[in-house]
Amino acid sequence: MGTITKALNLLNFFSPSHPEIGLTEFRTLSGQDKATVHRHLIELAANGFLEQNPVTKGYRLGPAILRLAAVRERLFPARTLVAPLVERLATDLGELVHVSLREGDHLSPLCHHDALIHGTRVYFDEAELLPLHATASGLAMLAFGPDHLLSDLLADPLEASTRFTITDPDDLRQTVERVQTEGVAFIDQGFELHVSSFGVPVFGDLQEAVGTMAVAVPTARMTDELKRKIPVALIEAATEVTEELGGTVPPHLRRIWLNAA
Amino acid sequence: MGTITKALNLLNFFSPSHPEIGLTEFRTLSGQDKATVHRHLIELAANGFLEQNPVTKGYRLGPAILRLAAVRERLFPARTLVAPLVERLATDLGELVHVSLREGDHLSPLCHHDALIHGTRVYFDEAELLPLHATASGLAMLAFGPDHLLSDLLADPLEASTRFTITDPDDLRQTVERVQTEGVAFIDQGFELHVSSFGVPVFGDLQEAVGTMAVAVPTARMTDELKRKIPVALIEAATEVTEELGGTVPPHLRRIWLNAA
DNA sequence: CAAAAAGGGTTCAAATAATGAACCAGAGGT
DNA sequence: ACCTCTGGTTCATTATTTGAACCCTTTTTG
Repeated sequence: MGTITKALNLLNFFSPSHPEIGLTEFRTLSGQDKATVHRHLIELAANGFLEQNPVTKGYRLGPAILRLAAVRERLFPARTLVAPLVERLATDLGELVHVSLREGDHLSPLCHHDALIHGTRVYFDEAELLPLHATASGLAMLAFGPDHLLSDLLADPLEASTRFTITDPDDLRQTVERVQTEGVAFIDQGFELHVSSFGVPVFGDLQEAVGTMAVAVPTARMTDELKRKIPVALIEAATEVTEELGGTVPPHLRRIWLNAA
Repeated sequence: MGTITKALNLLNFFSPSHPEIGLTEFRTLSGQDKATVHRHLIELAANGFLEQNPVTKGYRLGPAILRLAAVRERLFPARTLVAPLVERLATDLGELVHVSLREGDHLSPLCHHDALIHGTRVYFDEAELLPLHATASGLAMLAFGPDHLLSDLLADPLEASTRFTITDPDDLRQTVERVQTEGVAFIDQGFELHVSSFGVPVFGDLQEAVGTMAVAVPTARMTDELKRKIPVALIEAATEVTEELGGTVPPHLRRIWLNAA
């Protein structure tokens, strides 16, 4: 692992529930030497990616990130374009919907919306990276994204998030194949207990899935009716998202989706 | 300069007008060896800070930046809080208003708004870092920010953006002192030709300016009336911004500002 | 249409920059 | 007064970064 990766990984320890982190805590989180971590923090701060609270000496994410995010959004206004579609689907279904983009061998949430009409609801953290083998989104990405994802993933043992997570390589391979023929991924409590979800791919400029759209429902609330309604609505919405992103759904998947509707 | 800084600097070459950059172009922009740049790009991409266009082989900003920006915004929703105030002031004055945060020895735009009611208008690029000695915002930051900024800045020769940029160290020192006593910075065409601007500091948790608020006007349109109106309105708005950010205006500056109004 | 240029990407010895055990300093706490 | 927990620094050792030269493919051009 190179120096750059080590430093950038430090940024990933931040989350809404953990917005400020001190030197010692970084050391334990990252498992690296204090001096190393400190120098990395200093350098990240010098570049505006972090800033230090002068009182507590803790570090928090800095303004450079906002500046770059503005550039990215202007170039490729994914969030702005996609948010309304996510909101509409969430409202129609009354459930949590999210769109995520692939970031290496994980999925990175782009935006989400929860209709908030039910008492129980799914907790969703936009700061958390989603694993490919444990989520419906991930399966959709494995099925329709770059081919190397699956083989790369199987190079190391699969980590279990819950006792329902697929950890057997052959099992995963078969599941991905089924998603490829069915066009929609479904997982029951693979990532979080008591949460079931459906996922489908969304496509960019060409042929390859760049992200996913998914619906997550508390398992207790999942009915046969929802199991019929969600895939249909999801396919329709994902097609729109793909169009908004200037992409095209590959013909063979389009045919599968037409049959499903 | 450490490896991390070199890599992160690569990200700064992106701008709305320059959203995708190839390996060779990065090499000339950064002045570093091609192999070095390439390895840095690969590593940034592996962490989601960049992504590669598979067709053109060019690199663009990646989804990790959006994810982190979401965390930062949730922790410290500066943009969300400040945007309405910027918009109101811009509408009231009919001119371009922006709020920027300090990022090392530069200012990083947080948000801006242009009333767009005039034919001529100031071009403002949220992706561009603002120098401290050439902009009204920068002078406000030098005057009310951390003390070391000015001395650090004077360690190297001052770069001229236009023929009006202050480049003489003594001149700069005097100008900063004047800003400290007057409470408002004014610069005529110091950064862009035909643009004049006023700038004031905004404060965070303690005593020290964390950012600035500024109004930029095409020099041709600058009247005596505007020169009276803008500082008053700016002071009022910046006070509100400071409050929104949970900060306080230092007492001595508050007194200066009261006299000005 | 062949040749050359230009862009992306890779290699490996040489050198520079990252590393980490030990150390310093201040703030609470007992 | 002592311990301890925090952030921060030092410097010899080590390992990672570096860059000239190279390869391959695409595009330009005489």
